Amino acid sequence: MVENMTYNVALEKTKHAPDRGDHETLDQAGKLSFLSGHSGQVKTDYCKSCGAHRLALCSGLKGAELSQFGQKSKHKKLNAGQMLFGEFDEAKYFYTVVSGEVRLSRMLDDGRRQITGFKSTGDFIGLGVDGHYAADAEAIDDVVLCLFTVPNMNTSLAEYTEVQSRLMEMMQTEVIKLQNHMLLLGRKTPIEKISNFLCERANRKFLVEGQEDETNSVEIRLPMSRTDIADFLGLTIETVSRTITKLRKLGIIELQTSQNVLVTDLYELQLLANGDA
Amino acid sequence: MVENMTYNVALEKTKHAPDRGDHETLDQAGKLSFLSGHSGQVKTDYCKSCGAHRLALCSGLKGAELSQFGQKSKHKKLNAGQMLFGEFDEAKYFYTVVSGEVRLSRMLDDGRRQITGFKSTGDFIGLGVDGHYAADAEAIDDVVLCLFTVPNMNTSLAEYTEVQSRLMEMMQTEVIKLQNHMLLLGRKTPIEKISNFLCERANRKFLVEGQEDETNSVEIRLPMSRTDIADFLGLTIETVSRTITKLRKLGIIELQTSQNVLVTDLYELQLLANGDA
DNA sequence: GAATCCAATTGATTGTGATCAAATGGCTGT
DNA sequence: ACAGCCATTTGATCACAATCAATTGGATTC
Repeated sequence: MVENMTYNVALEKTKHAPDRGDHETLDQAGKLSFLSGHSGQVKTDYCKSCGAHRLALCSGLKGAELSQFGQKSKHKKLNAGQMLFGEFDEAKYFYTVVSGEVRLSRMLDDGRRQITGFKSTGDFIGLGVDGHYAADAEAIDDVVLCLFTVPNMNTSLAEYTEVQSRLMEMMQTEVIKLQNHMLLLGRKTPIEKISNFLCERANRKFLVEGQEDETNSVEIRLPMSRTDIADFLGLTIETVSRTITKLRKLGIIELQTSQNVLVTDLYELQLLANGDA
Repeated sequence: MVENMTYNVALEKTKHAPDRGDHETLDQAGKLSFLSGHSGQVKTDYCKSCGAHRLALCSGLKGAELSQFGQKSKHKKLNAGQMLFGEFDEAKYFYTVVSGEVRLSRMLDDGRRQITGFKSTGDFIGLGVDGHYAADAEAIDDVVLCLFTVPNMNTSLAEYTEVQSRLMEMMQTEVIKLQNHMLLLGRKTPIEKISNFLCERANRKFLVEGQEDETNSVEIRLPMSRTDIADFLGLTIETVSRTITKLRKLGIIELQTSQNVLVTDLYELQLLANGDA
């Protein structure tokens, strides 16, 4: 699916070159003990027990078709902070997040940064133009990825229409999520931005873990730094911190640690997020 | 391609209901004099002379295949200011812009608005979730659209792999354009935003009309209002106006009319756009 | 050509979030 | 337990874009 495109990619970026995780071996699918429990010549159906399957590209496949599709996949582990790829790198692989969280970001030459998304379980990573990625991708915490080479992905897309339409659907959802975030960046106040961010984290948790009805309180984990949150919301760390404090003093959230937020009034938080308050 | 999705669409929006252009007839393809020159039972190959073809969804098709593909399309005309569809409207059609320009926007309940894109010749319109559009779409100037029903689009996508892969490619480009714009909204200064906007308009013009080499000056048309520009860039009209004045006083642009800008130093404008200056 | 209307521009002031700076808190390792 | 380190929070000040307000300009109508 990553095909020939014409789009102006401006300039090569050199900058600091952090740990790119290139030393990480691309373990053959089925050989990772934490996924399959055993190894061998015959590929195990690790896809069947994959925690990301329900949310991922492959969600439309099951049984024999799923394991056949999975044959061409490999896995990769990243430690917190490791870089998966950089903007302008050759787009060789197409990834799906199995566990952990990855941040995608674009930078200006003077260091200003915009995080364009946090990718977690089930999300895909690897869009680009002209055979090159269009953003930096870095692990926020320890991450496990399922990956295909781009050529393999392309043939699989042609072969499995369910995967193709699921990718289409996911890209469509992605576009709308980005438009949503543009509204946030361009027009929302800091308190609306932070509230919106926390609500999204809550919704994501409900999507993954299931939501109890009538819940007005949720526990949210924020594995990323305040700097990451600031660069995602178009704020400074100080404003992020102050705004979180404000929400705390309003009795809407409680901070257990700086990484663990307990939302005590989700309803009110949603009102704030949408600027209705 | 617009299939079943799960995505939280918040609330119904009522608001002001402007002219939705519903009285406009959906002329059968080939019957519009401005496109085909004559009408009749036999469909004319208006696709072959379509100005959008090179840039559009159908760019991969030619000859008999193209005209067969075009059979299921219809055309629609909108006058400046008319609404094509509203957020949350049922997503019945998938559009391609033939001529003119459409703005896509999302609104907050208190009237704050973010324009998520200006769509012109060749661009597609009509993404949504759960069978509903996710943005308002309004004509900026007089617009001609080529449209398919969503079911027809889906069958055509399955039938014509070139169209399918082209749509994929276009959606991919769209995602990256949106990410780019997020960087602008979150991290760029007013002068960078305006410069960036003007550069994009220039690039678009080059893409459509072809670029003479070594050109350092371009004439750009801005059919949208200052309010639209402000809502696209996350600024106020006053700041848009002042910033344009600043660029004028820097000798980088000249205003022929408020809608017609002559860029006299495209190179410098590009530097400003990227924050390199 | 004058009057009307609306968009765009320019001017004056304010307020909010950025910036600069210091303090606190939570880890790590010894 | 303490030092050292870094992330986060809190504090003080500032600057820039938003706001409020007035003027200009261009198009349309009579």
